[in-house]
Amino acid sequence: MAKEVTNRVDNYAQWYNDLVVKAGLAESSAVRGCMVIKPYGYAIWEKIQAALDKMFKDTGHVNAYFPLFIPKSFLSREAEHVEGFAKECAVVTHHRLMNSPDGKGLVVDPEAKLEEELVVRPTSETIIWNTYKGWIQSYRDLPVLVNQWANVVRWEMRTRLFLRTAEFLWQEGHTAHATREEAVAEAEKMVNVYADFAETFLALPVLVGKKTASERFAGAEDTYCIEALMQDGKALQAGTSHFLGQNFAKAFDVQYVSREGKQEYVWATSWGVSTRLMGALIMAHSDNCGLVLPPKLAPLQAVIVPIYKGDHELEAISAKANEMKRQLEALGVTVKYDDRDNVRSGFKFAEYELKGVPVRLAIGPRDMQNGTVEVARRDTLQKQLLPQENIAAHVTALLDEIQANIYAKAKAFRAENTAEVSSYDDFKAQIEKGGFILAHWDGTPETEAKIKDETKATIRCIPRDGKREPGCCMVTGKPSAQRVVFARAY
RNA sequence: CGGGGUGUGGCGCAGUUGGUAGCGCGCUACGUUCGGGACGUAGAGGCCGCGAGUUCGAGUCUCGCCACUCCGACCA
Repeated sequence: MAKEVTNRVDNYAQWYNDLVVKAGLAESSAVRGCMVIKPYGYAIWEKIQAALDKMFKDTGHVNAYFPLFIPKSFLSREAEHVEGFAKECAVVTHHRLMNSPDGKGLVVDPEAKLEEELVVRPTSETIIWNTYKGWIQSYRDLPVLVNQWANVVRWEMRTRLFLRTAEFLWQEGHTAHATREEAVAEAEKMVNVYADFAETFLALPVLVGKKTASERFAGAEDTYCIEALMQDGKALQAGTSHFLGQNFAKAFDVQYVSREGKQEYVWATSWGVSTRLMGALIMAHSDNCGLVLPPKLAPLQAVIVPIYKGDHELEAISAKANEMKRQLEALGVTVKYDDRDNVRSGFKFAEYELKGVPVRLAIGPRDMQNGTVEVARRDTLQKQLLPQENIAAHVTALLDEIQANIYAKAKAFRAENTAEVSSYDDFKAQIEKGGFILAHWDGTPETEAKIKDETKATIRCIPRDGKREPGCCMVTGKPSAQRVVFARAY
């Protein structure tokens, strides 16, 4: 039943977009490139937020909030940073409108021009480091471990629901440390948090690694990332963590007095994941029937559907269903009893499959007679008749099993779609099949650019866990210390 | 920003050589149904994306614009 998505979809992007809309997650808005996240989509995002937020707190971080607007001059303080973001900034130039002189609508009041334009944050390093200058004087003030949940705007030319929108929701952590070692450790710690989150909650296996210089965050010394593989064979960068060195500390003159009484520049990190994770979730697990949500992030983990004719039957079934609902809730399962009478059970089945609800329980007259309940799992679409006793315990176990199975399935898919190649010809053939390719690269941006040019493949990361196996660059034949991961990416 | 597609009740679509708008789903009411997207009967619901133009007359023809979507370039 649940065929691989790629087996039946000619145009994966179109399929993805339709699914996002049909499942009620999001839709495009009247504003170019922007997205409306609908209640069901937002409910999933809230689950993601809650899980991440707890992980941040558990690693010593606190939340704060910084302004949406950044004075233009701030952005230009760090040279690489401004170069990376200048092309995609929305800029506020005026603070007032007036009635149009020709009587038609409103125009910008030329008298209300701002002395300094304000950039709508594409990321908050600059405004935050300008603020940190006032917070940090002594080594006793360090480390600063702050996260913010916010929206940012990047004026992209081409947008896709969740994967790339002009405005998106994310969290961005910005930390300040006394030493290089501590900051590097923080950046590594947070990429590990992301990897842990992706695997545990999203059921998404990820590669952890470092970006090459050309893929690095603008202003970073090192960018760590998690990379996931989608069902169409394309890679998706699901989160990044940056070691920023002293670049921003120097740009915003953030120094502290060390234990030894010396003035030192602070060391920085920043790290973020966005609503793009929603895209990853959808593209990694969905099948022909719709979404497949990992139980840990499903706003609704189980649904009970009655099958009945007439009020008398419904009454008895409802009593039993509500009892099951209470038992499930007592075990911490989010469950809904759907006794709507304007749609039939078959319709409900299809609807909850589209929405990715992990477990469905159906009770009809036969079950009432036999003391059974039909249990259907979304990941495999298998159905099973089980006794009503102990059903709650069974469901909680099943939810765990589904979570594990979705992960295992995604991991198997990744394994099937990861290849090692040695020659550039093999690489060119392999890249057409999609998936990750492990190959040797000479470490130069020139070779990297040539490969991208000729094959549209980019180096997703230099894998952290890759074996140290020396070889020769597939393009130039120069020596290489380890294989790097290539793919076509979103 | 280039190239394609689409834009008509809430949703999905049809609409012929130009003649004053229709179908399916959904919605409302009543009835019959109910173990995988039910059926009957009766209703309600339209600035035909926006703006000009041609014409006695435009959903239909012409020009311009806009939006969404797909494919490129840019990027998370």
